[in-house]
Amino acid sequence: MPELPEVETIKRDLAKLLAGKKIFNISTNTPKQIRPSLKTVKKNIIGKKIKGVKRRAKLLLIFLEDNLVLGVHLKMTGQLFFKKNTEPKNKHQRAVITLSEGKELRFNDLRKFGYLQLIKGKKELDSTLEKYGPEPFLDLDFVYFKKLLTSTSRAIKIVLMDQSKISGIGNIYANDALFLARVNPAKPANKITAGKAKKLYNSIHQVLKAGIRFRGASDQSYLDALGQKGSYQDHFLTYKRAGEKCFNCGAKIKRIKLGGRGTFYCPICQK
DNA sequence: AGTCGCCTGGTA
DNA sequence: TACCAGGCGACT
Repeated sequence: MPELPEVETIKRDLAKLLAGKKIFNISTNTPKQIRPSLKTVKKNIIGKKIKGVKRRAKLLLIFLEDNLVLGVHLKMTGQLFFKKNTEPKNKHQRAVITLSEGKELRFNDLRKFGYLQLIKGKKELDSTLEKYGPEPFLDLDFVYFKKLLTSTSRAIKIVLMDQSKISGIGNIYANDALFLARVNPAKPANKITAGKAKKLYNSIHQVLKAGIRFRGASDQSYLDALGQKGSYQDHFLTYKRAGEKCFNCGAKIKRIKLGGRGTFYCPICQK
């Protein structure tokens, strides 16, 4: 599911909901999704208090006492729900962390691509996060962005979605940012002019901000920590709009494949 | 740089 | 029946 705006929405909610809660237990029916193992995670986190919640790229980071961090990656269909232990469980529930005050943190994941990962200590945290490129709202500056584009002939959309180059952009927001900037998704990154690069840089921030404002895109399985839908799906510019009219020129939005992913763009506006 | 695998389910 | 799906790591 989730790209930067969706994970950010969950993070902001969980930061409030989880602060100060104590972990009583963790259980799973899909041990493959618990790293390094259920046994190790259990041994380390039971009895620990939750200190805070952060996000790096599309990875959620739940900070515990004793320099422990529980990383959660939702991949395509993961959900993280904060619920009362009396509420009915989801059909695709994969793991549960029971908390103080009769609360639970529930990890649902239809396709089982996501995972929970125990990270011990600062060194391990650093090595876990070192693969990620700059954050759009923190340290992604235009000088870096411009240089990144001139450094490769890969299709610009592939570059935008490369987490080692820029963090947090996935398929939905890549498509929409490219539309806003009027850049063709298949265009080699190093063929993009400085002016267009600036436009694209601004568009990335614009679509991610919109995503956060609408609390994410609930197109398929994404729901926030309380099980509520976001509404960015009502504001898609190109994503999933193949055959529909371009909001700028009225031409038909086209769908192609790029890097194996569905790619949507206006063939008239995006050159 | 491009393709495949991981999984399950919805839809044409 | 075939193809599609907010991701990403391991392969060529």
